[in-house]
Amino acid sequence: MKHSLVRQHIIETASDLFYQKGYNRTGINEIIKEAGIAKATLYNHFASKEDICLAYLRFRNDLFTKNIRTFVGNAKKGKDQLYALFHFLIEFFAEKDFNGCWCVNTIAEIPRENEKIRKEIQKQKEEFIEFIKELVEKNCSQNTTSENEILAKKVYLIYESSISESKLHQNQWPIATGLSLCKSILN
Amino acid sequence: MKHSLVRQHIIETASDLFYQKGYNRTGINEIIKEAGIAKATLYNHFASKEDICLAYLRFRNDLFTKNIRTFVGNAKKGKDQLYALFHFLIEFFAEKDFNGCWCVNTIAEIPRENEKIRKEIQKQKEEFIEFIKELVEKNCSQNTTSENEILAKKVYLIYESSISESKLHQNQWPIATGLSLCKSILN
DNA sequence: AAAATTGAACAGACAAGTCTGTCTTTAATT
DNA sequence: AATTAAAGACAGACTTGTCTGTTCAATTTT
Repeated sequence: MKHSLVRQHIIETASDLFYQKGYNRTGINEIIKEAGIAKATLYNHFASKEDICLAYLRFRNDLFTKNIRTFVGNAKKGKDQLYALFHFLIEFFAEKDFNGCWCVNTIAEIPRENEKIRKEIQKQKEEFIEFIKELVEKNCSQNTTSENEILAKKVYLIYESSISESKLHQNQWPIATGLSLCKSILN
Repeated sequence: MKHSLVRQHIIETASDLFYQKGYNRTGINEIIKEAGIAKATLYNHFASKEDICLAYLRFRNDLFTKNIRTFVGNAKKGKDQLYALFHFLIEFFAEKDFNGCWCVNTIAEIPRENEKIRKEIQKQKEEFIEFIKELVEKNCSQNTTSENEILAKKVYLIYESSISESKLHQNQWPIATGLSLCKSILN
């Protein structure tokens, strides 16, 4: 297998395990066993478990970003594009391996002083807010940039809550309620 | 030290550590060292680490429930009592050891199949929704019970988001935005 | 020929939980 | 009041097993 493919294979294997079991409860030995590679090979590609964690976060985020942009892009222009965020979430929730937000899960597991991982997570969330802001501007722009920013942050808060709470309660009512809440503020 | 006092001392010590460092990253040895007790003493009071985790969740929840009820009770009657939830959060956020919601943090750390802990967390959250519902009924009741229920869940979602996201971004903007969002739906 | 991968052994820290035997405090009995 | 008994707390060694990360000689791939 080509060098870069091995690397990608490790990332995808570790991503599944980290997302399903959590970061701390997934051991390096489990990753290499599942990936079918030697430990030395893994450490030839990554300097540490933490580096695999970063790759995991980026991999999931890239996939998520791609998918949600496509999904939202297929929705009717106008407020529906914002509502589509929640319809996307309903599909995500229905997947059998749904386990909430990887960022929130990971940040609960790492030491507070781990800036590297925390900064990565914060960056991803800021990008997501930026994406929502673009949707707001395109589909239901307010008077000022600042108002758009605030509205985007509100939608973001609702979205985050929907994903976290649907995981916690193991029920999709938080997504439906989130959508309803979102609709009520887009007037 | 009296039996029940030792038990309480263990719970409080473990609670601090679990909340600050996380459940998996806190070892039994650290708990006994910090509490200044013998390991056999700890296992004389608790059958397992998991049992200490349950006690931790209940301890934090009891304290939280007591404090937020007092705080909200001191607010002016009417919608202010709902807004007080967020003012309470601002004070909570300002504490130097603020680390988000213990339920959300813990649920990210335990195996999915751990029903005991998951059920406890779900129960706590349901009780919290019930509390918000009572506030809604008393202070800005809608036409029907069902509408009160829905409104309570919306406020709950906003609250949860505010606490989680203020931790993630290490900034209080999510609480301010959450309050603003809350105000906009209470009309 | 150079680079990558392999398995396996290894180090050393740390995990949860058990166990032995001693000390101290309190309460019941004589 | 003196003796005895029981309970709980004590230290800490110990078991069993996991963890991340390293090293190395042999083999395979490019």
